[in-house]
Amino acid sequence: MPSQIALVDCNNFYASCERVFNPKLRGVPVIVLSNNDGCVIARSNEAKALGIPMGAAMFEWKPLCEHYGVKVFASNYELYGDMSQRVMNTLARFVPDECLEEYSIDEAFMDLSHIPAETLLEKTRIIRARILRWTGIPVSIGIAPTKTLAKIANRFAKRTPGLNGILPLLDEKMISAALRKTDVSDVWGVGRQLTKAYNAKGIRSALDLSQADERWIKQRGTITAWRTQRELRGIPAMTFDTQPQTRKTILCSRSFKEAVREKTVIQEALALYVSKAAERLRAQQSYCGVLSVYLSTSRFQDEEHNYANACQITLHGETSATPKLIRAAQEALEQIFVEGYAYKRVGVTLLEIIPRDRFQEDLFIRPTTDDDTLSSLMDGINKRFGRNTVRIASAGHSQMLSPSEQRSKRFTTAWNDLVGVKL
DNA sequence: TCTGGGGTCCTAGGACCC
DNA sequence: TCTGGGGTCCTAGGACCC
Repeated sequence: MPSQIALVDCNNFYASCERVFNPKLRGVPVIVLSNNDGCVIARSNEAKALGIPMGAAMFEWKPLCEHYGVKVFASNYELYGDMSQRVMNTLARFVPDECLEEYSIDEAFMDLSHIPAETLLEKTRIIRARILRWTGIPVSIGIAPTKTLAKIANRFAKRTPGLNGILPLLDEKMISAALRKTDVSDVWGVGRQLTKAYNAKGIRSALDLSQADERWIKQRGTITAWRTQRELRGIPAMTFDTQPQTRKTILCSRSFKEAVREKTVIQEALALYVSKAAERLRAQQSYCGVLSVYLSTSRFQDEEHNYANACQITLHGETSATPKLIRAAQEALEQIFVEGYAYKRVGVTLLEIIPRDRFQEDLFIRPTTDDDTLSSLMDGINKRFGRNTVRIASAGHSQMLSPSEQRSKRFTTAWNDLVGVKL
């Protein structure tokens, strides 16, 4: 029996989250901005209709937004993360654990192969309605024999009004028709480079790609490209990962709102990012063995004033202790900081991550248990009393921490921001 | 003036070994 | 000293995704 993979995708997720707690936003254009309010990372349908593209630089679109009364929000990841969990928890009620893959903050794959074809549509309708009712988030569902085809089915489900957000794409005729109408650049796994190469070969639609010479695909490109082609032909070639994955790298970085020349400001920001990364590391019960810091000026600048560098440090024994990681990061920064540049960005990456339970105590390098315990204790306090109740002094008190005024409230994760109801 | 942040996977190529 | 092919391991960086 062919498999039936559903892709459940939240519509305009961040914009929809903003709407859940603010009904006035229904029917009006809403956009959500990236850090520093730099560019657009989510748009409601009304905003899309105004022609605002994904990733648009805000300064270019500000006049239009003002003219049409677009509601503009700074991103509120605490809210989005919590709403995401609610959606996933709702989905988890419908299928066994091994049939649910949380793919991203706003998408999940479900293996519905066990559901009889006759009841499939009805079942997915129930799922969709339940999510909307329990969380307020509208979703689209595409169902097909492979993940890549489910992605395509989802696109149509989302764009075609008559479908009510659901499209099963299971028989061959329908699949071909859908592939014919899909540009090759819109296929999952086909980015700009592959599009260029495919177009040069006369491959324009997803159907063209599925019918292209397999040997050519294999030999010119990567194994991933070949997998994509097989998936378009209805042959599953991607694994279904149901385990909540522990990260293999953890990265934290931000652009500065304005370029920075002083080393102390960069040190302070770096300490803050290391703290955040270390928190995530401990949350997934891991240690890391290597830390890397990078520093760069703006990419949008003439070469003469451009500088970017990174420095990697192998830690003396795996750790998850914030103070130890901050020390290593500052050491790395010393290596690459050059006086005289206007820096736009600094960041840290934790690598060589291993789970705590697989940690083998080294005979010569004793793990820094005490430091790790202290850091975990801080996590506990912060979880109970709110973020940043306690933090490392070097992480400073700079304005970089203060939430943007345009940010919505943390409706679901902060008592003070709970919505009141009049009876 | 202004243009995000956080990931994964794969490949090429160098170092090294037999 | 140099011959040549084959293998592994590691890392940097590209490509892609949301």
